[in-house]
Amino acid sequence: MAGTRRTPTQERSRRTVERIVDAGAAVLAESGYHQASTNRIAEAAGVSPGTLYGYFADKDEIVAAVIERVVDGFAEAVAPALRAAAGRPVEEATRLVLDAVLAGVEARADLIEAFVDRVPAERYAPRVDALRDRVSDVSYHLVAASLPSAAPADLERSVWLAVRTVEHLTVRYALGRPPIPRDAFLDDLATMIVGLAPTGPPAP
Amino acid sequence: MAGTRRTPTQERSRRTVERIVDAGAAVLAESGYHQASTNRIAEAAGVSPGTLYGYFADKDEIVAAVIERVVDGFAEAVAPALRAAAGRPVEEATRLVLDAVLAGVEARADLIEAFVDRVPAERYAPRVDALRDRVSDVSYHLVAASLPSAAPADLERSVWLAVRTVEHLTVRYALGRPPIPRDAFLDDLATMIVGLAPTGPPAP
Amino acid sequence: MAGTRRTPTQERSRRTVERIVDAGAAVLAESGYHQASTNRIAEAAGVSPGTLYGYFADKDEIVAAVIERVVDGFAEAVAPALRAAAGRPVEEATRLVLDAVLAGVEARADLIEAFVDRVPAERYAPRVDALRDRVSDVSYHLVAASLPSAAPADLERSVWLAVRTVEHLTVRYALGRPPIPRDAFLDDLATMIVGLAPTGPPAP
Amino acid sequence: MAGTRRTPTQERSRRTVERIVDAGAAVLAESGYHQASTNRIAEAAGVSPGTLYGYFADKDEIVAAVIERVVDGFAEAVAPALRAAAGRPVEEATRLVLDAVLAGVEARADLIEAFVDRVPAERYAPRVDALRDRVSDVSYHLVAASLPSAAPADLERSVWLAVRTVEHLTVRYALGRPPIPRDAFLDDLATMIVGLAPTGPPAP
DNA sequence: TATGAATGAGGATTCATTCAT
DNA sequence: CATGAATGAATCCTCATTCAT
Repeated sequence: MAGTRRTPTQERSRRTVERIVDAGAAVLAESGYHQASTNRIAEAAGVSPGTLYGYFADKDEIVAAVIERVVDGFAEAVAPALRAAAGRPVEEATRLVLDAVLAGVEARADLIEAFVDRVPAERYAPRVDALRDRVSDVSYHLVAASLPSAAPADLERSVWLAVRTVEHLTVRYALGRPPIPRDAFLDDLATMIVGLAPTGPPAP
Repeated sequence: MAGTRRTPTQERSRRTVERIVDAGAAVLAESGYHQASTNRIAEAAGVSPGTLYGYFADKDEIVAAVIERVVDGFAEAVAPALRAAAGRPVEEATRLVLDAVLAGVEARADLIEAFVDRVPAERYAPRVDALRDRVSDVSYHLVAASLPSAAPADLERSVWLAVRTVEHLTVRYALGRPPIPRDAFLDDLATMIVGLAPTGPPAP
Repeated sequence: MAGTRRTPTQERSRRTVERIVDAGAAVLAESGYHQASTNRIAEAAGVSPGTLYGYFADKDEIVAAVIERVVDGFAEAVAPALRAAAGRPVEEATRLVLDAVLAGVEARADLIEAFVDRVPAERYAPRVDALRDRVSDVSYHLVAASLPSAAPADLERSVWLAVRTVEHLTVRYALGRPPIPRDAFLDDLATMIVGLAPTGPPAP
Repeated sequence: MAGTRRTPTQERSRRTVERIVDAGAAVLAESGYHQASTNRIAEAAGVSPGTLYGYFADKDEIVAAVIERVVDGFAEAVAPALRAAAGRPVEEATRLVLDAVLAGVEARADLIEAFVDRVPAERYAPRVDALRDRVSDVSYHLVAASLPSAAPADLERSVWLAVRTVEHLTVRYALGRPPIPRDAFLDDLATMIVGLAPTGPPAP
């Protein structure tokens, strides 16, 4: 990505980059941003410090690669549920997606915990913001489609609240392991989200 | 006691500590955890590095003092609303408290932003956890009083979700300044929270 | 000089700065700019690397302090001769000053050699340029006083040539130690310089 | 020989070396000795670092090749004037040569500036010393021929002063671009040089 | 021969902390 | 108690050079 850095063309270098990002993730997870020195990452990757700088311009670029991988993996994991939800009734669709979201978070709990608790947000916020924006856009269109008469401002507000709520609660549920059954958690979360729809619940 | 001139030494010490914590807050807010060196804090406080170590064992103790102050200030700011809410109908009480919570966050937005975005959570989580626990306890008892028939597990779950949701959304609303009117935000948030209350009889 | 650096106020720190500049000069003289690492300078000064950065913002500031000292010492050494030359006949005055200049260079031959041969000029040129400008100004006024009818452009040209010639030849004579008697060298140099004085009326 | 197609390998090598030296000159000129890393030179030459080390033992050998080229080019450029000057009257010959010298310097101003200002002299002094020695030898014989009665020591002294003066002033004139007309500069320089001749100017 | 990935010692610099005054 | 000079381990990063392919 950066200027004069090597772009992995050979098979060997691709594996090296892989090892560095793996090592970056591991060291970040166990030591936090500050203790994760480039030398330690290099050592964990089994390469020399110089090699590391052949592929990444600086420490933050390694961190960026790790978060990139987490975010991309999460997005991929949730995509099928988003497609499956299309056309389903709101409650069912919501539940389906929330399930996938929570599963996607749980699958990356270690790294997410490392970032959330041990890396200053400014280091990775841009990447997470980008994902959140994408998710918000999709959500907006989904909701707008099923509530054509709602005012845009109301829709935006609902989406803002829903996206933030889901993001935070799934992460905290996955990391905090509170004594709450998974299903009950998802049910309640779905209820909260559905209840946010601008016009309120349909009359009985 | 007022008017008498005494304990000059202790009084002076108190002011010195005050200045150091002020400086710590300022430097933390503008530079983040890592760039906030003890030397810079000392300089901003107008004391020598040595003096700083006369009052605090290490850098993290200064950070702890700052977060302590934020948390205590917040708790004090919210307390009156909590007392005023007692005995009111649920919706009104909720709205009252949420208003105070958001105001409490907004009043400390600068420092909260500094911590949330620029300080690794591990540095301040214990103190925030303690406050959250207190708030959760109070909330549990409030809800339990108005829903005597609800199962404890359902209550705990609702409280967990409600507290986390309020915490996160008020902070993000205050920091992110989204284009959402304050009242609409609080209305929606109140609806979410109230909607969480367990309704049916305890599951068999 | 630089921002947050310590300004030596106590006697102790003044001595420390002195030791660092001494060490900088010594290491520079024996190893050149590139091999003169800050750690080596610190070691030679008998202080820790950190101490060095308490007084100098970076390596170049140390180099600047060394050249500053060389230049200031030289200027001081030549000043008396400049004053003594005032009012003397041109030949005598020239010879007097040239003698002092060569002596000033010889007294600092080691350091001058280090800079000229082992430090890239960009590191110290500004300081030397400033001195040369001062010398050129003084020279211009001296010559203008004794040749009131000369055209300014001619005077400037002569001064430019003379100053550059004296600078270079005295340095190379002092450093190269060619088999030329000191007096003969100075006589010839004086002849060259005096011969440069514009003679005829200003060009039409 | 021209027109035949052969020695393909050696021809390719020659071009590769050429490209490396070109690149070395360019990188040296724009970055100075220290910043001119072998990797950057290799990249600028369009070859791999490994290839570079197939032709040059180390970085300094590349620098040497660049200065060699500068010096050789200069010597070639001045040679015709030296031949043309033979047999001419001293003043005319001097002026002729000085003109060629200045032109030779001006034609290489960029690289000369790079070396003079950004490369420690120890890296290239030997090669320049060799040229200066050659020029001094030639000068000695020229002067000795026209002043057969002069003492060798006097001749040597004059040549030492003249060569150094011409070298320095032409370089500084070419690099510094002072507001001095080229002709006036050369006239004055010629006067200085001619005036150095051991017996003084011929009686009128 | 050419490649380019890899090396690793070494450099400049920072900063939490100590301690003589 | 306060000072501020001093510390030195640790950090990020560079670059001349090597070597398997």
